[in-house]
Amino acid sequence: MDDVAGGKRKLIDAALRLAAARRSFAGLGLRELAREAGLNPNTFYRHFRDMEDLALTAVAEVSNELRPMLRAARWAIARDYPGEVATRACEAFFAYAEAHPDAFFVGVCGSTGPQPALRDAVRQLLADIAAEMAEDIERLELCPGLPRPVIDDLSGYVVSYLFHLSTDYLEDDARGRRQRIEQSRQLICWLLRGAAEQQRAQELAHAQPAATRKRKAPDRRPH
Amino acid sequence: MDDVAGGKRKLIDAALRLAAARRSFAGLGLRELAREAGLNPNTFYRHFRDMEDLALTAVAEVSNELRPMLRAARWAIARDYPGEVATRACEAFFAYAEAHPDAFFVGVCGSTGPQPALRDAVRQLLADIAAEMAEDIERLELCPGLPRPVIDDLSGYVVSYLFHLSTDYLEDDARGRRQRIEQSRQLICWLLRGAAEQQRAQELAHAQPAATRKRKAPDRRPH
DNA sequence: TGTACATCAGTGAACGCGCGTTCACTGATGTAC
DNA sequence: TGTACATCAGTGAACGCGCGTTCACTGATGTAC
Repeated sequence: MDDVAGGKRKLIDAALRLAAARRSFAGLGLRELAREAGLNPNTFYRHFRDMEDLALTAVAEVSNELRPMLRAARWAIARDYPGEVATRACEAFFAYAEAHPDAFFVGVCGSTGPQPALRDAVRQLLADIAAEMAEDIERLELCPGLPRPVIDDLSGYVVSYLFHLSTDYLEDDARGRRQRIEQSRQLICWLLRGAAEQQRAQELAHAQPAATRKRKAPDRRPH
Repeated sequence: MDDVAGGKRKLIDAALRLAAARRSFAGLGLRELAREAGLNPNTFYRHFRDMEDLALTAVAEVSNELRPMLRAARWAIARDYPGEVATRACEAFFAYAEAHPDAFFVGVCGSTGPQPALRDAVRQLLADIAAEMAEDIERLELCPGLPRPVIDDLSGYVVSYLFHLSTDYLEDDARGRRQRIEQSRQLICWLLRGAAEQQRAQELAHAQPAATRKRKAPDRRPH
């Protein structure tokens, strides 16, 4: 997040600062941004085509930093504190959010904001994080007995929850933050138990009766 | 949602339409809004102090319609289809979203948008829905054996998830929508199983050994 | 039943302002020979 | 080592435009007597 020079860096940082403070990348003005960055309005055009261009650049920077960090954290925790991976990985995630609050506000707001390209970029980032989480869960054998599709769903739920929680987390005081982490831990715990138990029940239902039953995500659509 | 007259109604509807289409209540201009509503820009001031005033009015309208609808749906489903309450209540929620897509886009975007008052109003709405859901779950005895605080947490998770999912749902085609509902059903199912099993395990741990153990939300903070 | 007045939604012109974008320019740094 | 040129980040003035807000006004509806 620091290998670009001078004005470009200033513009990105100023944009994150302003957009995070007002919870919207949308209403960000070019002149206002230049003012915050201490540059001439036209300098913007030296580095970016338009605001969307800048936003996508910022998301890419975060993606390139956050994803490897999360993967590394998972493997390190699994090595040093097996059995606490879920909780400690949550903490690592929130710690990163605490270190880059502006980026997180912009990301969460951008995921529902007016620029389609930014929305898609943020969603893709979440999807990537979830996919890598599932990959790690499988490789590290954190959920033995659960098939990959189930792990994919689990990861999706958790990432979505943590992401949307992150702004509330950042707005909270120390006490509130501890509660948010505890709630995240509880959610993950319930999901894991629930998924595991359902898996066990399904396998039992498959094994016991000789009668044929549909396999895998039985699509018992409600009506 | 229709007991206000003439221009005011037109302005609210036009605002929802514009804000939903662009996924942002933020950049909504007064003149642009008046144009969409087919009114003179100044007519706005006859009905609202500013944009935030209008936004809060719209949220209040939705709140007054959505919450009673959800409660009524729960009781009707519990009477007619006990055992399918979770799934069918989700469907009722999404059906309402389908009937008022503009309001939902505005709500989801507003929950992370730049107007603090709107953010708070949307959060309060979600908190109210979750509280009423917990109330109904308890009264209808849908989760026998789970203590109220656990039901509160469960309701919070579910409402948050469904709310954030609603915009994806609205953007999807019929097939995708069915998947979203199925995923919601699965999430709720896992959470219920997980919470129930953990509750059982905790009660067992309390009953068996004579040793003293802390009661209720053991605050075993991770570190 | 008729008259006088108040209330209220909506109008149209006018204001000053900040915006995005363009243009031609500067001055520093790198590069070819 | 020196010269000429290209590249590139940053500047400052100027443009036309749509914006929020104000003012004085209209015309319909309700109400007191």
